Amino acid sequence: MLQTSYIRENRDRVIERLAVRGINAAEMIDKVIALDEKRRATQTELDSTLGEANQMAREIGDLYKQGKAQEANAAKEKAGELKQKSGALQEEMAETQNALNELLYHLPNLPHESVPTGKSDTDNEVVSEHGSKPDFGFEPLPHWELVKKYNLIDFELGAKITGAGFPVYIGKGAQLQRALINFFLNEAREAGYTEFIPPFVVNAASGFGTGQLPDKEGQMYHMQLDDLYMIPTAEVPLTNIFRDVILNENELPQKLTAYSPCFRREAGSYGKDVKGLNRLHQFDKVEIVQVVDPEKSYEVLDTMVAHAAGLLDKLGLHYRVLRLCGGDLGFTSALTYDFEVWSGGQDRWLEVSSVSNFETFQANRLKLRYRKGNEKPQLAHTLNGSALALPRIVAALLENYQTENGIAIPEVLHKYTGFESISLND
RNA sequence: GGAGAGAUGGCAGAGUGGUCGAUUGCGGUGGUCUUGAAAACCAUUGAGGGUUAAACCUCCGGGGGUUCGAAUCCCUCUCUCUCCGCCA
Repeated sequence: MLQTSYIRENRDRVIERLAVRGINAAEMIDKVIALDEKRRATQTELDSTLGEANQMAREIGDLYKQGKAQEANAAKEKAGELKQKSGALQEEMAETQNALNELLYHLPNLPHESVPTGKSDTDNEVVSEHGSKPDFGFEPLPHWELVKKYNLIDFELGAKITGAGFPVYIGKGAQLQRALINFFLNEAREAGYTEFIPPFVVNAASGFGTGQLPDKEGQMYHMQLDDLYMIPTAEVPLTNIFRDVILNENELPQKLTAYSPCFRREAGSYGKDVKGLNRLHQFDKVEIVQVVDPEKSYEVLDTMVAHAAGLLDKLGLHYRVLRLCGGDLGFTSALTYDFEVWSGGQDRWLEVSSVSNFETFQANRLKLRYRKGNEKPQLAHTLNGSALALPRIVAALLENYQTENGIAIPEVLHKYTGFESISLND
């Protein structure tokens, strides 16, 4: 959530930045400023009315003590009037505040200076490309055929048990999954992140804190009986650890990591992109999160990008890094780098990681602050990234490491899998 | 699921209608003393809004109510603890 004080003082810049997302926000911003002004004026009036009422109440107390009941009763009448007035003002305040919040909740974060203007993913900027496309010397299979051939994942079985998008991992397919999770977690730990196992279900306040609510309500599974949401990413419980927290300067940076299954309704998705592991309702992911000093957040973003890149390097995958354009940038993000791996069996790029700096956008909703020396607490910056999301990594590994009668496992995973290849004889 | 108790400032813990934003202790910060440190002593120490600065306003788990006035009374929700039942 953007800060009203910032909007008030930087009207033109806010409008100009939001234009990078393709949003013409001038009208909305002016409305915000007007409502904010009204809110503050009402607040001032309410404050002085309450002040008078408090004063009056004290005087009545004194009068009673002095035994002047008659005068006290007269004063009570006037106090009643003040009460009525403050009640009306309070109502007006609440209305104004609600109207203001409604607007603020739907304003996305301001894109960073380096974010390219653009409408869709075709306008994203390719920052770098690493490795090269595999040369098979035969016709490579897409992963959904490989997993069938080697009995690694059963999509139909998952559909029977639950529904489409809930695959069942079997044998070496399941082991590979677990190996990747351990590999990613260990790498994160070595990079200084503390491992957590958070709840995989969160309340509405947490969904709101990281910005999934109210903007993306329809994308989360909602358990109505208990009013809880299944997490779409570990970012939600991890970042909400810091909701309503004031950290000391020396407690920064906070570096956390967690594995979690992720649940997404993916309402509105269809077509060939959803085939196999490309898009699922339940998938596994290791997430890294940092809470940092605002002055260092872009430096930190670079280190997180380097971390994700290092994982892909070690897995020997061909990948590229993209800087998302304004139109493709997530609601809460100021700057996002996406990682895409090459899928040799599908002949296309697959997104496997997204690393973002949210600046104060989440912190403002979370009331996540830190204190520098004796200064007033100020909002911290939050960042997070996938390191990494499993299904598309698995898809790329299977496809790119396939041979005519088996699949090789990258060496770095051997100690985690306990096997070095997958073949028909397994 | 049943019965009961509780939720107060970083922590512990007073406070049952009238200067209570809140006694006190611990912790933190600054100072005195000391060669230095400890101890002792003194001062200071929640958040948000507001103001040039003050004044002033809001917040004692969340929400609502009673009252001129509520941390204190009432209703409700959430959470914690104890006992019983059930169960991994």
